[in-house]
Amino acid sequence: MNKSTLYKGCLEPIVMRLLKDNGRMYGYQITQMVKELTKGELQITEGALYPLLHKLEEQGVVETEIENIGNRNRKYYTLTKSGKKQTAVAMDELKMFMQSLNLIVNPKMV
Amino acid sequence: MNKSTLYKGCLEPIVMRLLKDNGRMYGYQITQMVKELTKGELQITEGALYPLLHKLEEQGVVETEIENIGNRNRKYYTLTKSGKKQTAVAMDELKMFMQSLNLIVNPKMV
DNA sequence: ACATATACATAATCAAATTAGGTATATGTA
DNA sequence: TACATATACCTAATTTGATTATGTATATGT
Repeated sequence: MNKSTLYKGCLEPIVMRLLKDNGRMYGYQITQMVKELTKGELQITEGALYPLLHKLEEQGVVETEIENIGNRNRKYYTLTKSGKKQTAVAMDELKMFMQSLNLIVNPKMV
Repeated sequence: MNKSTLYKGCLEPIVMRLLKDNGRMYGYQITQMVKELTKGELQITEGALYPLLHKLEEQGVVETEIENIGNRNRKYYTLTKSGKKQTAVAMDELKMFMQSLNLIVNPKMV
């Protein structure tokens, strides 16, 4: 079993959380920030991230603007108003999940 | 997004953890204990659990014995020696993953 | 008598990843 | 100059790990 299989289903709330904290981010930046924050422990693959971002855009969770920086394009993602509300819900769910995991893995501590 | 999609990939270490703590368990008991421990938050489905247990048996992580209790069969699962080692590794990985999630969701607390 | 709980199982389907490939520019270095 | 690495986007095929639905059968509570 490799490390990365664990986060299946968590990538979406992770991305939403980062967008909430940082306001405006582009894809590559998200991959780097996750790597940094987790000291290299979590590495999100581009094959997972980009399709997810596109889905979130389709669903109206995020909106995008493309910016040209040094002759290269960056696609910036921002949470929409509705996306912010959905993020709050997703965060509650993620935290509940993390608490549940804790109850199982560390049954002594309450 | 529903709650349960979050634990994709975590079910295996969860089951291994429970077997480590409780020594000998049968499938139905595992579903009930997860429900109890998490106050109903995490409910593992039988469609996920039984195939997983069969896979773990095939891989030599667990071994089984069937017991007849009140005219009904229970299939008890126990970690093998090798399974215990693998569980220790899986626990380390799960804990790292949980810490990583925490670093993202609660970036202020270290 | 009927619903609910216990106890196992599998098949079809869906969702969310991985893996592997592609394009293109910028930068550091041998 | 050539080459590796970093930046920055993307998609297609495949795999994995769930859900949903269904089936079998016994026990227990109302």
